[in-house]
Amino acid sequence: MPGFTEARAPRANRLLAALPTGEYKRLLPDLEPVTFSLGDVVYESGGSLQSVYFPTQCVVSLLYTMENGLTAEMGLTGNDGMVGVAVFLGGDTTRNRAVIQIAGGAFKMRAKLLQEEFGRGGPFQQVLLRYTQALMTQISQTAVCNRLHSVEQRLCRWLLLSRDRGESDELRMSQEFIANMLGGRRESVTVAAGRLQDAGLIRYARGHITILDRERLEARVCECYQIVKTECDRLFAHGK
Amino acid sequence: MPGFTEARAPRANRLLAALPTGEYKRLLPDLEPVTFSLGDVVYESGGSLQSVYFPTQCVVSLLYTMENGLTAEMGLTGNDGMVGVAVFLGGDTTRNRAVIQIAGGAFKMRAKLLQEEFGRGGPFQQVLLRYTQALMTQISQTAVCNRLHSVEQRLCRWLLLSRDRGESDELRMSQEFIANMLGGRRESVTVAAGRLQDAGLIRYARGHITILDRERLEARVCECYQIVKTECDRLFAHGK
DNA sequence: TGGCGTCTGTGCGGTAACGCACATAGTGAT
DNA sequence: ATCACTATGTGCGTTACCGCACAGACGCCA
Repeated sequence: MPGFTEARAPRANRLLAALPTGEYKRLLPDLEPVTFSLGDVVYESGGSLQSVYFPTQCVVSLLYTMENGLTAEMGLTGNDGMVGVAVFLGGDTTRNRAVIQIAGGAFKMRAKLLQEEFGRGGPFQQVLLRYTQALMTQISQTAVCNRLHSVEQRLCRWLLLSRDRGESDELRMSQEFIANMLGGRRESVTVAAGRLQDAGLIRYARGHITILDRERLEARVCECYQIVKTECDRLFAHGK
Repeated sequence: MPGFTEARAPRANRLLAALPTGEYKRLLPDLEPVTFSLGDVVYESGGSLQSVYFPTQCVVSLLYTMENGLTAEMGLTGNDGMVGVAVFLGGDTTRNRAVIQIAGGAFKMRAKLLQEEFGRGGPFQQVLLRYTQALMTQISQTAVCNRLHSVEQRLCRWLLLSRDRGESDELRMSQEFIANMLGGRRESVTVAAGRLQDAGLIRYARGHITILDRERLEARVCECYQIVKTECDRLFAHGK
């Protein structure tokens, strides 16, 4: 438990932060700090989950790869969640991949231990279950959004979600990468991003995107963003 | 516990069927048989959940309604699941509506009781958690499918999923209704269904759809169908 | 300084799905 | 039999997005 810097302390993760001090202290020895780089694969589709992760700085994309290689994202986790819910849901594995979208730190916990802790049924279990519902809400909204909204709207949503989780106005990722997340073409992203840039909402260059005007971005996004956000807030607030 | 007919017995629900006899017997007095009609709303978006339901014959759609009135389905539950996971996840409510898609029976349980039972941490909890993961898989796949596959493919998927859950080759629903589920236009469904009918895979007339050739339907569907199906089977098999 | 790889801009033809409008056909009530 | 209603069929112009092709632009390394 020696000198974590502020941002690297386990408590920077909202799930861990929501725990009573007693519970937290019990978990602490089992939390191992790790650092992820952009593009790291946290786990593969179908791979057995040995550990779960509580991000403090990094942001993780949950995505699916089709047989023909096309990909689409279904959810996003940052310091507001954890990676590996399948461990306590009992499935041991899932059909999706988890990929680092923004580099940074996280805390690792052995799957076995998490299962034991979950089995105690206390506040930790409650927090994990609440997060599960938040994640489901996010995935559901992605499903609907994918069907009913334009590339530009989805791009706005995605930028805002990433910004919230990364807690930085600057994102490091190419348009190609974003296209894979949105399940569209790179060129479509180029055009949509171009419009946002022309309007002065963002600026980008060779893999660097800066959000210049968050408010007007929110004005242009579809309702899906707010729904996910307020639902997450609700589920967290409730837990306290 | 008096004379339920075969199909109407609680055990016709796979979740309840997966329980050891002791557990099952304890729950039995709290299971109240109910019957739903086509179009019944099991719960509204944001409404507080007083009860959960274990379908035995009926099929329930989980869907979302946008501000502009457009709708899209994210998941489907029949005798392989339950309606109201938010109760044990701790959110008390969700952002989606649950609507009866195929009329029939179900067993109702008070939310409070379910929470208590879940809190015991036994096999019932395990079954519910496993189902939660199955549902998440389904919703995830819907998200991806919505983005990457055509109306016709999605229609095939939806027909097969409904058929599996309703356990009947005849479905009672208009093309308008299906369009709302798929998040598309009625006319698009008309055209796609017309092609399937011409090919001899289905037959339909004024709200009645009959699946004539299940095999060739499976040949035409996107991979999403099999993925959801095998993942559900895996999660159930594991539980035994 | 030059070259190479990655990232971005743009245009063009094709297709899937949309929105709308209207025609047709069963169905059930009177 | 008639009428009203709901379900289905179909066509047409428009839009969003795709697939492809290629051109520039920047960044890094030799």
